[in-house]
Amino acid sequence: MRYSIADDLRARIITGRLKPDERLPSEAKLAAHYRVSTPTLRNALAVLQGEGLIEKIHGKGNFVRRQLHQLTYVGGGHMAFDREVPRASLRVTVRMTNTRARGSLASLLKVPLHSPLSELLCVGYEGESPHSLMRVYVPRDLAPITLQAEVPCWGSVEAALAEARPALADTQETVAARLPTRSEAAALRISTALAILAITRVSTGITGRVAEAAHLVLAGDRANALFTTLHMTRERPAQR
Amino acid sequence: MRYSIADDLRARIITGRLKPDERLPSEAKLAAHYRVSTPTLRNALAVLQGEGLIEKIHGKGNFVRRQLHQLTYVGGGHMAFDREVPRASLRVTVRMTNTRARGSLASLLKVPLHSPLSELLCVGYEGESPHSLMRVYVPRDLAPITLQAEVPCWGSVEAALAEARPALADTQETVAARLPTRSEAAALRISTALAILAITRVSTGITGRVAEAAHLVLAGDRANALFTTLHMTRERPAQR
DNA sequence: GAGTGGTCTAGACCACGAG
DNA sequence: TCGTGGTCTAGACCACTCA
Repeated sequence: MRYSIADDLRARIITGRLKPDERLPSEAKLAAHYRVSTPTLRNALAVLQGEGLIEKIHGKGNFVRRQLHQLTYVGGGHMAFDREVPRASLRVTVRMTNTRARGSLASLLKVPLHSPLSELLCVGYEGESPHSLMRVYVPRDLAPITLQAEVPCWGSVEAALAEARPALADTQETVAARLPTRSEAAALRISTALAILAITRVSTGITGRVAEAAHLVLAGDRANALFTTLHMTRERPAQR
Repeated sequence: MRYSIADDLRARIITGRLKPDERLPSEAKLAAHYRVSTPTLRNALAVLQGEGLIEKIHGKGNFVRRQLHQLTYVGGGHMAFDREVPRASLRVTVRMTNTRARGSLASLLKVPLHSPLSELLCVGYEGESPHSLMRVYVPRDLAPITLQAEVPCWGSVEAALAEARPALADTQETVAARLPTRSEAAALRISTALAILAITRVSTGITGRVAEAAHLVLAGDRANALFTTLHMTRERPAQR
């Protein structure tokens, strides 16, 4: 039952009979329309919410989610949009704090516990909707970074980081799929039932010292990651 | 309420008071114990199911999921286990069929629609539990592959493919996080609420022709993917 | 205060698994 | 057949939004 109702509503959304940002009828009315109880109808909406098709706003209603542009994270540390997106609608907020290496962070960065770090908390936006979270950690002695509180795009953040730190030799990225924590879901304004792409990135400088570690969180319905591996057929360097 | 019950049960599982493969008390008994209704208790169990901590088996009960070994997919096309896993417990079933390029597959492989392909459907197991699905597509004229129905590990599949096809120049991998389809969840024996890592891999041969495309699906709670990017500081080749 | 979604209750009925 | 989980009902009560 729940799935057939979800199927019907999904078809209405995909064919455009329900338009982006449009409010669905109230749950009580939808339940009456489909002749089911409210919990059953809510289960159907939960399916669509998990697919990222609708957004529930407490006290206001259920809304068709505007289909946003796909975001592609490119291995090595770049953020890109698939299609042409108005540059003006893109922005990134950056907040820098000083902190100290705790637990897993210390081992990622290969620094002693409690050594001083700079933490950059970055949130990427397209228009008003956040699409990505990034927390960057840099040993404080390596890079005296200063960044404005808001920059036009990810390129600015990447450039500022690249200038401040030593040249990089390689970057290792671990990619995982999971459900968001409650705070991640709130920050990205997505449902807790929507999968996210979690990327842990560790970059090593040419000196062999870890220059930077970063945690990225991307909403699964609008982001993917792209990695390119070159196969050296002639002389194979120690790639791992 | 649902979350506090989930927290309590989670603590019991993590601390080992509930052991792997152990059956939980019936939902009715748990509901009575926590003094909540059965739907509320079931919501709590759904939280744990989404975390991959329990497995529900209709007609039998709820079981603590055995914590299985972490699987790491290494960019470029290798499957690896983090820790030492008994080789004997690993196996891969392979089924080959002949098919034709349809829709997106044709554009991935850059072949005309309906051109003949070989399809390999591979399922990786650790013991009795499946951990990964892979569908590999190869233009039929490029690689007359023959594989047994069951091989000991992923290395055998990789080796057989590597022998049959021309040498590779590069591999592009697109990684996405999403919820599994019903059939993927059934094949991996995971909950439909557990995120999966979906990887689309396209390998180009040294001739410039696409040699292989593959779709991989890995359970989010036990798999991640690792990619390494080398930064060429001296002379930067056209890496993309 | 009216209308919306968020959560929970108590219980019915069905489907599956094992003896 | 019995005990299990799977799904749905009808309705209560609370929290949030907005006029």
